[in-house]
Amino acid sequence: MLEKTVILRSDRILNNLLEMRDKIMSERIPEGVIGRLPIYLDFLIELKQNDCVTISSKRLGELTKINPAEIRRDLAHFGTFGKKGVGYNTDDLILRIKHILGSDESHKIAVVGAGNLGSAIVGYDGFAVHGFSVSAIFDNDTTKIGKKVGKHKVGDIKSLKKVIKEKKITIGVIAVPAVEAQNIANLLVGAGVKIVLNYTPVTVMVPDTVKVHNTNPVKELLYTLYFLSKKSDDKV
Amino acid sequence: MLEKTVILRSDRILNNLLEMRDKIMSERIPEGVIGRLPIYLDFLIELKQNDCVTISSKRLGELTKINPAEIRRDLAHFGTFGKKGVGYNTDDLILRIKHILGSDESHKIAVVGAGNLGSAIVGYDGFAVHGFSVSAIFDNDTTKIGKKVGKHKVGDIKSLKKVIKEKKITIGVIAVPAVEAQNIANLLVGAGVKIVLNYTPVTVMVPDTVKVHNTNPVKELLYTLYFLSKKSDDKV
DNA sequence: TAGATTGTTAATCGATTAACAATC
DNA sequence: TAGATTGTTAATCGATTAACAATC
Repeated sequence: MLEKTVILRSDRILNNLLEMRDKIMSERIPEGVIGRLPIYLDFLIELKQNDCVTISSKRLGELTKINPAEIRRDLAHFGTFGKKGVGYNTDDLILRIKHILGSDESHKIAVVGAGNLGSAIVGYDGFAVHGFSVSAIFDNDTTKIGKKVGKHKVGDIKSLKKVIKEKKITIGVIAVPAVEAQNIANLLVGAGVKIVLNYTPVTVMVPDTVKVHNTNPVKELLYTLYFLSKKSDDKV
Repeated sequence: MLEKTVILRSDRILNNLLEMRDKIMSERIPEGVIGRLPIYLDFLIELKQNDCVTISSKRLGELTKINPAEIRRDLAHFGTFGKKGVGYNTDDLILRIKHILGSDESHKIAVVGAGNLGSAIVGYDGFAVHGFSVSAIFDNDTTKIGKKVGKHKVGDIKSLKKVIKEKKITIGVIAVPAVEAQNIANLLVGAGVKIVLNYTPVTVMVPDTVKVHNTNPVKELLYTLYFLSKKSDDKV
């Protein structure tokens, strides 16, 4: 009788654990959630700088213009981070979100193209807060190779693979003329980067093992344009 | 009896018309639709360059990786553009989408900041296809004012308002150091631009009458980062 | 006519929000 | 204890997709 109870109880516990694991493993986090985490993070970092120790979903909702219930639900996907009646610890929540996104580790960036765009990216000061750092810059123009851009000397593109492997660089940025974009993408993928950020107006293709982000100011501009014309229509 | 019939009939027609107008006026187009139109447009322009006269939703779906039914539904929000059994006329569809987005008219851009970033934007050749053209560039640095960037001389920022009004420029691009971003945004809004594209890492605020797009490579990078770590988790 | 493909309806799927018990 | 705020359930809302009659 005792034995049976024990078995049943351990069974139940095991079942619970399995169910929980299944839930976490199987649960597809909506993409929207992942898109909002960086938004929360940005405001949380600002709040921390203003010595704000705890933050409620209500207040964060006012700042981000996102529904408080949505914020709580978003966070609850990843665990229970808050205290009922109190809110979230700013510091803790920053660490949690960074961990979820993977930006608690540092990530090295290689920039390809030492022209205006490449130089601008090297000088961009928004990367550091989130653990990204530009660690190398390359060009194929012999008049540029060896010159300094920021604190890095421009390397010969022929050394790209070697340097990326040595420095364990995981992110490659394409800042070359559009016609070269796909070639550079292939080069970066061959060198082993995991993320490609393409700033040229052409779409580049990479294997499934690599994530590519084709930035495109024009698509955003077209999107914005629509709502602008809509706005004047509404007044009719 | 005749009279009554006539009245009833005209009533029905009127009712139909009113209903139709209400439907069009009240129908909120989902934001996702507007986001996809520029994607369709990009591929359509490429197809046109390859002398493709008609395109089916099936084929466009393969190219864009978007469900064909979704494409048809998206387009149907704005009218009936296709021919059953045939597909869409490439040329016609391009014009339709451009008209919906408002990119069938040309739009002038002013770039503020003649540093690396500003110069890169002036040199960006992805704008022209969609009717955008950089029409002025400004800086407050006397060593830069008067020098040429692309085909435009760098203007004194003091002349910004005058030039923007004269040239009827509707889009302002912020490419200055982050600390100046909000000031420049205010300046641009004061000069009457309708869209502000902010390339600094700080978020700028504008009145509701103006659309602002705070570009942020870091948010995109964080987003991509998440799916990268997910990917390796999946293999477990 | 037979085949293809649209525009649209109905069914499904997923994401957002309101509401509230739990609890700090 | 009273007030506040979480985590979560249930209800709502909206978007995607499958299916098909209409028709080129």
